[in-house]
Amino acid sequence: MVAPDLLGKLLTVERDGVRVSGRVVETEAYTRSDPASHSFNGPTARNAAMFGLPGRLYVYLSYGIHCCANVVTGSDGDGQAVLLRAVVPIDGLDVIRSRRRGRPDRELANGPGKLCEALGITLADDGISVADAGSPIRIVDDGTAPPETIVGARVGITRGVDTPWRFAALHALPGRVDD
DNA sequence: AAAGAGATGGTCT
DNA sequence: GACCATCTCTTTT
Repeated sequence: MVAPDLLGKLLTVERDGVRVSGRVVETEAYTRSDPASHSFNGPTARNAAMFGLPGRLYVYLSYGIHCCANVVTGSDGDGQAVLLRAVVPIDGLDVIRSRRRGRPDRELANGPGKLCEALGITLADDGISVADAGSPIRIVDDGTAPPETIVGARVGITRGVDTPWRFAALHALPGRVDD
């Protein structure tokens, strides 16, 4: 599983009988040999999940305020993951709107922090599987065709800026993916 | 439409 | 003590 493969998949969160979901339209790849990656300096308490089994979630606190969610894509010990940067809401739009009150629909989940708030992903979800059928958070292939994809530079980093590992669904552009 | 700045806290040096 | 894989609000063109 690599970063572009996640585009078009459904990210579902089901808790307390409430189901919300969104289609993944933007991702970024991070690897061990990449100076922009949390795994670049080796395993720590924070990034432990990133060095764990593939198909699990690595969730961290960004700028002291927001959660950002990654899907671990490397083998056990690799330190490789894909940041989920944006989704288009599919299920539970009413719940998502109430969590993101006051924002227009296009800004409900068009960023890594917004995505987590919209879908209810928190630090408590660090390390859980998105592949197991019993998991509250899942990445589902619902048969939707993979979107046409554009590739570009990653966002919000100061090192590794020349590595074009940002992937976005063409149909989600323009201006709906970024801020 | 674009640019700037503050919020806010864990992690690592 | 510096540095962020961000977001939102305010100010300026």
